[in-house]
Amino acid sequence: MDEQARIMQALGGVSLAGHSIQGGMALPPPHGHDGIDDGRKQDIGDILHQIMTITDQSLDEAQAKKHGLNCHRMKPALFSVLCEIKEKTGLSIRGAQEEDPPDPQLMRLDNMLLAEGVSGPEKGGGSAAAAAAAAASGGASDNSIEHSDYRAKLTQIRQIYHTELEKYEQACNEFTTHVMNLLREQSRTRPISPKEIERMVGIIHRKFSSIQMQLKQSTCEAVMILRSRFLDARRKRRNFSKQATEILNEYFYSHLSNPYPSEEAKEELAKKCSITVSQVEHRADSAPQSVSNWFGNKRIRYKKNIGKFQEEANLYAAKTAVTAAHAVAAAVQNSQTNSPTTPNSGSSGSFNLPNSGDMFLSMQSLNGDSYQGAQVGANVQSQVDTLRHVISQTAGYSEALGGNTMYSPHGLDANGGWHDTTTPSAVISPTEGPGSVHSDTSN
DNA sequence: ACAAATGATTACTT
DNA sequence: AAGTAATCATTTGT
Repeated sequence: MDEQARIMQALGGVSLAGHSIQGGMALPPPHGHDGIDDGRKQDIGDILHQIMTITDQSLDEAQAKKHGLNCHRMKPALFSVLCEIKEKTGLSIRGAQEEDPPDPQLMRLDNMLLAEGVSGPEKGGGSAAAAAAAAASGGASDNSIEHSDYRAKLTQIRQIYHTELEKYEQACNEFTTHVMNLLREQSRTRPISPKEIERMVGIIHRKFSSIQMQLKQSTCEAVMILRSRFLDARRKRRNFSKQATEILNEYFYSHLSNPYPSEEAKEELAKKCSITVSQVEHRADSAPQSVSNWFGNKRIRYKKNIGKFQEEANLYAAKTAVTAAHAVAAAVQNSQTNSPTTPNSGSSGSFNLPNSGDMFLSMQSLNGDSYQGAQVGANVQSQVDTLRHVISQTAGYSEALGGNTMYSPHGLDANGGWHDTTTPSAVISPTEGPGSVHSDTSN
């Protein structure tokens, strides 16, 4: 703590410069009055001399002399003279002071420390806090490992900050009382107004708060560094769990004609995924964001190389085919009830795609049954996608329905469902053909 | 160790 | 503002 020592010294200097007995306000030469006899003059001169040299002497000596002076018969007179002089000069001293501009820099630092939870209320201790955090985040063990690492470091910083701050506070108080004692002591020899003491205390506090500011600043820096590093760490991606990708893929392939989940749908998907998974990040909005990323990536990658995703598409189509079939069947049987079986059945269906009508027709013809009600149709739309896909694999149906045209489930693009793949069917159709048919779709 | 897969980010477009 | 396309950085599978 060199700094501290330095400041102390500086303060000492201030106090001496401003108030010491040998300062500028020492008694003016007592020429003014001629009526005073020489003996007295001599006396006063002697006293002054003693006062002047008091600081040059050892403490004991000084103490003795001070005592002597205090008991001197001239003391009250001298004191009153000092008071008088002081009163005259007092105004000029008082002029340049008492402004308290709330340092914007300091305020900024304070705000930040508060925001980062460094200077705020202590939230439990170390591991307990981490445990609480883990529990609060719903058992998301994955990310709270990193998170608790961050928190641990933050607590460390906070601890250091607080201990240092306390140290400074203590030192400040100690020094203040010391100075005040000194002043009180001196007030027996010279007049010291309460205002002055106040001012002195103010000066001391200001000096110390500037030290505190340094502390705050470096703490802020540390937090910032920690923060940036944490952010970097957060950049590390963690793969979604199997379940999550299942859910997302299911949605994707059952909405192949329009794989653009609405915000609500995204949130729902995010919820579904993030519940099972602990993947979601800590930011509240990151889960839907991740879903958006996923769909963005999926779309582009699917489009880019549909061939690679065939198998997957088949898989998921087959997977949902059963439920879809059931749903359709249900829908057919009681045309009024809409089945909320599928995840997509969010409120905002909004498939106004021009091609969906076509699909409808094919579905109807396929099923052989007829059902009315656009309502049902809307709800079943997703299954239509799925079924269509399934159908496309069944050679018989495929042909029956017009084969190639139907075959590109991706052929939705032809209608502009979602962007056009350049020569979609040309590449895909002949490649695999109905050769590999997943027999799951037997019905 | 390598390449493929994959989630996130960025720049640009609409 | 949301999407696409390219790219980055990491994870995963071999």
